[in-house]
Amino acid sequence: MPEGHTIHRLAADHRERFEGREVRATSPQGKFSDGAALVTGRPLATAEAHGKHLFLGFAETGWIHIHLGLFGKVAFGGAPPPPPTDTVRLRLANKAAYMDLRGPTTCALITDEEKQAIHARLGPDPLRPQGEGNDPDTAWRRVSRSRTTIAALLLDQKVVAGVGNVYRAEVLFRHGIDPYTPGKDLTYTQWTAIWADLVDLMREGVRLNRIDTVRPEHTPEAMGRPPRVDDHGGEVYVYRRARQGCHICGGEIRTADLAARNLFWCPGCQQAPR
DNA sequence: GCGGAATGTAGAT
DNA sequence: TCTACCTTCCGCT
Repeated sequence: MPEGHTIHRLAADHRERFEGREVRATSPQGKFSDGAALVTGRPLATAEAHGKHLFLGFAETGWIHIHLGLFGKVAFGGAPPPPPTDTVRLRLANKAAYMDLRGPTTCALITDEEKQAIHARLGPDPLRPQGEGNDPDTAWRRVSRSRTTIAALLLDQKVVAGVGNVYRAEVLFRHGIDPYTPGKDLTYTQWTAIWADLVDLMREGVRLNRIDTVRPEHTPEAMGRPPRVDDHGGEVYVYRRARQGCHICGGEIRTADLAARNLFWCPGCQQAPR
């Protein structure tokens, strides 16, 4: 489930298990053998996230830059670790815990300068400390000048870092905004409300390690419907609910391709600006 | 066992 | 706009 909340959660999970303690690093799958050899035996200095990028810091050695892409997964476990399967790109282990990384788009050792370059090309992240350019106004400068649809802008990591296909669909539903609205037609009030909502939703996502977007008054219990959890693990309004009824208006949820991703929305609840 | 799809991105065209 | 890439899981034969 790799949207930004997952990566920030992973950074915290790495700090908790490995920070300040020496790790053994291996690459059973083989594509990161050289990098693993350089960090093994060193302590993890820190771990941080920006959007969907994870950075594991090792003093003197640099950073392991990890991007899970669409398929990547991280699994943690206690000692002793089981024999790794041959798809494990990176295993970190100490006396108490281990971590297995599979299927990432990126797992590479980078320098501090290379890390700075990645930060520079990413937009503000609702999960990073606010201020110093990490704020809704930085994103608004791009959004408010763009003829691109708000649905595409929300997935553009240069505009906002960390939002993925689920948060995009859900935040637009929660604000009643038609996904095809051009960025320049949004009001500043709408944008700051979207940002504030992303901060809340994604923080809750880090805490629970899943995406829940349904307000208390709209849960199945509150609406007198049978309880239900969506198959990606959380409770949502529109994501992957095409051709099902909208929780609020009962109309059909629609789906379409937008910038090669699946878009979901409720035409009844989400209106274009007048 | 095979084919398709999946919460993503970079690079070529 | 397209294609390639990384892995797992589910539904269909």
